[in-house]
Amino acid sequence: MTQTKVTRAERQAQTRDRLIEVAKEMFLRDGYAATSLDKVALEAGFSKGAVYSNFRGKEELCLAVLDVIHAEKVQGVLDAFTQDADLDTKLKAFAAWAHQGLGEPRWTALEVEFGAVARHNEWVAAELVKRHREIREAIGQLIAHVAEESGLSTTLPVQTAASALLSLGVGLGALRSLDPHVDVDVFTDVMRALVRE
Amino acid sequence: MTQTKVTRAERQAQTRDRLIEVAKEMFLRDGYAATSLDKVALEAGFSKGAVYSNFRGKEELCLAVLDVIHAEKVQGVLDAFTQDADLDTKLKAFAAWAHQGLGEPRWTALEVEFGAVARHNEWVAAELVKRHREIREAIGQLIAHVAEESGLSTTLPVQTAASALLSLGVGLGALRSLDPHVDVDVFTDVMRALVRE
DNA sequence: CCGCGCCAGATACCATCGGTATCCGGCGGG
DNA sequence: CCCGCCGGATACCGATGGTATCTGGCGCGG
Repeated sequence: MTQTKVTRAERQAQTRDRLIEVAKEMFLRDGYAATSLDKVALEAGFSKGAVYSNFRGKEELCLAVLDVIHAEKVQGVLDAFTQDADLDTKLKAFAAWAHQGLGEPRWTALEVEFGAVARHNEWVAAELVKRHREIREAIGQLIAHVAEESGLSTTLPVQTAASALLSLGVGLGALRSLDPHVDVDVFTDVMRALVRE
Repeated sequence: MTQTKVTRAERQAQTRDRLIEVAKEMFLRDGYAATSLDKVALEAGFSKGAVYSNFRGKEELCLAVLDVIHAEKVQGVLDAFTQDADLDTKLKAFAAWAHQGLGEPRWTALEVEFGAVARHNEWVAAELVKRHREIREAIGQLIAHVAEESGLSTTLPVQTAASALLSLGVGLGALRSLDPHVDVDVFTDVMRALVRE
């Protein structure tokens, strides 16, 4: 039996992962403020002490959750654009992905709500900014790569276009989380307008 | 002496206005969650009872604050575009206004933070959505008016363009409230890209 | 002109939350 | 084998939004 042959560090890593998993679900479903650490810990089968033993506080837990989410999002975009196909197919794949991602836009809602929290903690703000810059950088590189591959050019500098798309996605998601009636296609419409020519 | 010649309703209206004024300042400065009703009431020279006597709760107070802010924003845009001048002058005036408005983007931060709160209260969500639709409608009409006046056409349907600009403004403000290093000009750049031709 | 009802605002209290301090029990190195 | 160390549990605190209850002065009717 190799069953209980887990070291203490491994047990803690499992606890940490489980907490992140549960917290991710609850943060996305109910929002940051409405999710209490007590409920997260209880739902994960632990007590609040476990949370504070694995994270410095609620904010660090949310940062860990955001890291998981960001990784998923990046993977989604890469899946859409990595396939060998013409630009239109890729754009369609991306549009489908965006539909799903922005169609259930709890992610951006969490992102901006946590952004408000970060304004009161220098360290958290710095961590968030670091992540946003990485994302923006990745978007910029992707745009450049796709544009070069397709022989098109953007009407705006790549970095500007990346900022625009990220802002648009965040804003659109935030508004749509309140009013699902807002049209999702706005996003791809603007994308096309930016890569015209 | 016509001094204390104020009826009770007038007194209450004054109290209400003063609470809104103070709450607006504190909400914009510290955010929604970080601003307690106790502090607002105390700063305004009242007790928490006065707040609950004038508003159903924190959310209704914030809605009243947002109404004031929205009125100011609409006035700002109108001031930029109402003047008799050529399109470029108007766009420059608007860009200057946007620089100031997005340069100190606490407003959008409050807007999205409160949006997260609204997700847990059907009535608040409906009220917010109502206001957002009015704003989007106003933006659409303004775009149509300016476009017609200048003999230009938008590359996207007016309503779509309005959605795009509102989302972009909100998202850009939210990101900039965390990272002021993000370039403000993205907004006007996209505007120009949309009205090209 | 006066007295009483009513309502804006004050006060007291509660539940919940994030965070801290302290404690417990089992894993693992010596 | 045993004791120290640490992951996690428990108890507690201050702050906050909200509710229930009270009160004192304005203002209407007699």
